Amino acid sequence: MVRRSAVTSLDVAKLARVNQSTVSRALNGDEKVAAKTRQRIQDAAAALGYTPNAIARSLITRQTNIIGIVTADITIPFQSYILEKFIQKLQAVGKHVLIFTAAPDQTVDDLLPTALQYQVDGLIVTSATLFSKALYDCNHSGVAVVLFNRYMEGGFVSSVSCDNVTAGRMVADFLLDAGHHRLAYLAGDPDSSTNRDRQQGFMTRLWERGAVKPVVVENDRYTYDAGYAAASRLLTGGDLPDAIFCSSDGLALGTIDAARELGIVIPDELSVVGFDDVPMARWNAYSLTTVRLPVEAMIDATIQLALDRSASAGAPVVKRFPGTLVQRKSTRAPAPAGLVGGNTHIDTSVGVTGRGRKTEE
Amino acid sequence: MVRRSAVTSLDVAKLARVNQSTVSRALNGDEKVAAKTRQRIQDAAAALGYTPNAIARSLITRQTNIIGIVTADITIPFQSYILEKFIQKLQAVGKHVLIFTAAPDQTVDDLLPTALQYQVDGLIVTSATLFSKALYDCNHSGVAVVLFNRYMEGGFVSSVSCDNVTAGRMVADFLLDAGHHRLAYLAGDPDSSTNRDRQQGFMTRLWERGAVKPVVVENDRYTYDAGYAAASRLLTGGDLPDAIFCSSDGLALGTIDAARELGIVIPDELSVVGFDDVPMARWNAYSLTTVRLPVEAMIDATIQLALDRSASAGAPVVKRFPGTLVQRKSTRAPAPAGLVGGNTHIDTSVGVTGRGRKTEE
DNA sequence: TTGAAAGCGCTACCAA
DNA sequence: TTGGTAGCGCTTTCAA
Repeated sequence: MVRRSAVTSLDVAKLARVNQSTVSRALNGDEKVAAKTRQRIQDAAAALGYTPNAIARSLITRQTNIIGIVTADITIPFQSYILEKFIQKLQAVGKHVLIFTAAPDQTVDDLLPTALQYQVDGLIVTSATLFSKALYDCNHSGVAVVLFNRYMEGGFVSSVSCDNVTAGRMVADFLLDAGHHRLAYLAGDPDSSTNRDRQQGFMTRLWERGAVKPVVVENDRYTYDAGYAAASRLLTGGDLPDAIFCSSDGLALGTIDAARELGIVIPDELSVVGFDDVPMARWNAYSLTTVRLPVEAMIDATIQLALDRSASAGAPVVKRFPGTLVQRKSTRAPAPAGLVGGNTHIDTSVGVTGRGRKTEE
Repeated sequence: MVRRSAVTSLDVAKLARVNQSTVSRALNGDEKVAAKTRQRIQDAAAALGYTPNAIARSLITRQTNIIGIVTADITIPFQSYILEKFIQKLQAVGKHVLIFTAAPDQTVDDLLPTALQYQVDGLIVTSATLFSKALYDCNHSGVAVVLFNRYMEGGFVSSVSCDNVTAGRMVADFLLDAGHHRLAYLAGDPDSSTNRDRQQGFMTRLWERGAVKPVVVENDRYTYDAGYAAASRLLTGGDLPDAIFCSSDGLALGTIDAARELGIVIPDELSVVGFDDVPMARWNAYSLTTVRLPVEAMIDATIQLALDRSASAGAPVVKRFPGTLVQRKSTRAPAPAGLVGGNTHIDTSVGVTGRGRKTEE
């Protein structure tokens, strides 16, 4: 049994010689409390070292000010990048974050019941394979669930994601325009909508343009280690590709290191494209060409949906944002003709100079 | 007002035709509930989609099963690395993590009151400048507070940290033994015990061995960007160092990229040493020589202290673990004589091959 | 083995 | 402007 602050609002009330309900009013900024009464109460609270009990408050207000975030492996660069932003932005609006990560043998479904027990005001899911029970439970309990960077078939759950199909097509065009012929796709989690859509867009566009069918490297994780391992296998095989499109930046960074380890020069002998534009993609050692997600906008939209309780009452909202190809030095320069479409951005900045992360949005 | 699961234990009780208290007993595995009564209750609960309210439970059990983690910038590689491990290990023992991050203009003191309001069972602080009010508040409320990777003067608060002074001395010996003469120290947050101790150990040992006093680069953050910026300044000055000891891996990675950007070859012209041994330190692009913290052991110890309520009742516990120098390719090889002390480890592994992060512990 | 009732600390309503 | 009181959903006595 945890021994806890014996100081309650009743103690404060006694010391200030008022009713307990008045203490509550005074400390919550109720206008109708006389200035000198409020002062007496505040003094008493300070004297006793009173800390309001948010748990008790939540029970009656039916609002915990807690947002649950269900995430996968935080080892994945993109996940920790995202998580940090979520926490900061949520705190800025007075919300707190209760984190749930899936252990290797767990799915989101296993975590949801616990999250719901804590009466979270909203639930943001940044990792999801296909699931359906979640929908039921959450609809049932009236919690606003929002999927981030993935979506569910049928649109039964609100989601905010990137238009991965179009982005995949963009990458295909970019690589073909740069004169690549022997392409490879390094897959991520096959159960994720992100992987599926990026792959589909990429493959479809290649097919449309009559390119040789690329090698698809199966893989089930988005980590650096997975990328390193997969690329090591691919690049020691017989027929070497001259460009690899990786379904995440983490995979791409691992791919670059594996390639260099094998003496392959990037981008002269091999172009590598990632996806997400995590901060590390910009680091000089990699200078990764990648698809940038409008992360700020996506996170803002997600938070808004999660906080808007009517979202759960009304129909689910599905939002989709476009990605942008950010061209750096891990890829061969495109053909001079300028055939590449409009949604491309050449990043000439080198490293950073000021404090904090540079925002290139 | 969030509309929430109208289903309470009372609803279940009605449907199962028992008293509400019996529902509580049955669902909490009380032995004295008749098997068939329990079954009826479980059926009713399932039929209604009942989810226990952890908030209400906490109010009476005085235990939330929530551990608060107060952290700094998760952008810092070490912080996200640590955070992930904390979450996983805490979840494994049935605890959940409520996260608090300090905004740029906030200190730990600003976050503590909120954390305490949520009646966390324990509080782990992974970011801390000097503070004292925290001590008072936490002692007062009986919450077990544990500082991770830092400590407080006077030992008034429990802490788990690394013996940074000794580690700093180790690095000094290592660099001198490798034949370096023009040394630099890249500082981190001047208010942190980590920076102070690492610097002190390093400087003291250099002085003891009669080395030239190193350049100290002032700096107040542990990020890659800060390292890049600081190193860019340092390395464009007149008198170039031939070795830099960075107070964190994040700083070291930025330093390496800045140096290479200036055409400086590592380690031939410049040795770089980091601190923490985050996963990225092992990445081929950097292959950073660094001081490894016994992270697993430190985290386990921290969790144990945080969960052990008696820790707050009794005297604070201060634990300190030794670091290990992991030698990779960002530093010139040491002199053949083998003058380096025993706590050194040469990491010859290249990249990784299996799934998941390789554990080199 | 189960029921009845108290009460965790707070907010919110209705009177005064 | 303040006091009195009900009650959020649950656990935990004490009786039966």
